[in-house]
Amino acid sequence: MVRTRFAPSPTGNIHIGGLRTALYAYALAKHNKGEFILRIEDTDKKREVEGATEKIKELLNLFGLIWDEYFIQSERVKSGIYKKAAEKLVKEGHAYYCQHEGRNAKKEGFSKELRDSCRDKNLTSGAIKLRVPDNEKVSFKDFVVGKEISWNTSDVADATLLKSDGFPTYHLAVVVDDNDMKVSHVLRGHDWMPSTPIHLLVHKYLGFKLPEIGHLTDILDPEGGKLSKRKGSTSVEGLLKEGYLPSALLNYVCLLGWAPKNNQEIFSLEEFVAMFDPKGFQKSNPVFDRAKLDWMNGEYIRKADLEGFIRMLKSESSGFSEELLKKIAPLIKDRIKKLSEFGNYTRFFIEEPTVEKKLLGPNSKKHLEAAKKALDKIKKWDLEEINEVLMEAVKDNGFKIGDFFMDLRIAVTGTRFTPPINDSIVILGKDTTLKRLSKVT
RNA sequence: GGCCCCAUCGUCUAGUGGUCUAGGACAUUAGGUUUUCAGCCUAAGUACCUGGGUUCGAAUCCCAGUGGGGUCACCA
Repeated sequence: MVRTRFAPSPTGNIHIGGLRTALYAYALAKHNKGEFILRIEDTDKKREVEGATEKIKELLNLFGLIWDEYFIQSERVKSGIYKKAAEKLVKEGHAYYCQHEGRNAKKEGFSKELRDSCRDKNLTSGAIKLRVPDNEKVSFKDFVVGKEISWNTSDVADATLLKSDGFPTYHLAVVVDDNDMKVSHVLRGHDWMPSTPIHLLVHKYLGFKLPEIGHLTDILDPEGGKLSKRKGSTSVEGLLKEGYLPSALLNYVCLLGWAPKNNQEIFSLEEFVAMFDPKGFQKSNPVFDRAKLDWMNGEYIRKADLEGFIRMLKSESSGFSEELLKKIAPLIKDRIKKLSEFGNYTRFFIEEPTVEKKLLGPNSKKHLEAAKKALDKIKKWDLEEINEVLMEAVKDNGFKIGDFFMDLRIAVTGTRFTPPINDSIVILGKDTTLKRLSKVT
């Protein structure tokens, strides 16, 4: 039985990389008809952020990454499961008590001469640290990287397993819990690679069966370096707010570090699960590319039906009546890439635009007078009539087609970027249109 | 700095010794769609990090260098 888990700590917003880890873990489980576990790793109460756990659950639900089992690590502490494991290690000589904090980092790097001074003191209280042996080889086969990775334990520092407050550190909790929850495949970020030898040793000393372990690539910022909150809005929530659709975002994230053999790019979560194959995992770090995300989001918007599109627009379109929205939606559905662009394209429908004269062309006066005259005589205000009458004006006056319509567009909307102008005028109505034209001429 | 990982167009990638004068997508550029922008259609340019091996033959295997990333807490 394939069982995977997503194990975030509730210390802030879910990151694009976190979403991807969850997605891959989910797909790995579900592709194999297995189970997906959500485990909240909240053993550091100092760093916990209020409401973060709820946010995580909300987002996973939104993306359709539904978990089969749910655990909160801190609630498991009182069962004594971690403490017992740590004490067992002490008793068997694989760990020791320690009463000071300290780092092992040195300019020259870690070496076994830097071993913790507590390790031979035989203390009986305090935190518990792993006693890493000297000059042994530890290794495992990474199922993402696809090869054996190994360390000499002389390069590995003693890590704290149980804190003096009785809470386990990640290194202990992850091993105990993965074993207890029968996790078959551990999928995590590449940043965990350096602490894997610790986990390998703890697994061995505790007599646990080692799960399959795989380390996902880090997602890189276009500027270089690991993607982080500091460098732009890469929290999932932030991206959603910017107007990316969950389906598009998830689809894009699939492709950051994984690809199918046939290079298919557009697919749903269900399709992804069906075709998922660990062989498609990438080994080198991908760069988070907004341009491609934008394109993909546009694809999903264009693919949506009109009703669905209108529903998506709900939060962007306050001030627009349902009726007006229904008329505008078809005009912008094919040209919008992010929902947040809605306002830029359509504000002029509900507000009088301020027209900057410098945007207008040199012949704008003639253009607009002619347009006004032509539109004024229309009886039946529909697209067909407007098209006909305006084209006539263009021909009769020998205007350049593009210049004429650009001036008309700017006079009526205040901007160069709008839905098709004649369609917009239909919606705007005769009175409003003429009024705006008069104001400019 | 020590340890670990990685290396195909600007970006995401296909490619697992010959079919590669290296394929697709995004982005870019040009043209078309007798009205902008977008969309759609067409076309173009752009890549196997470097140096050594192995082999009849290497983007594909090995080694070194270089470059990029990660990590070195009683945080996860």
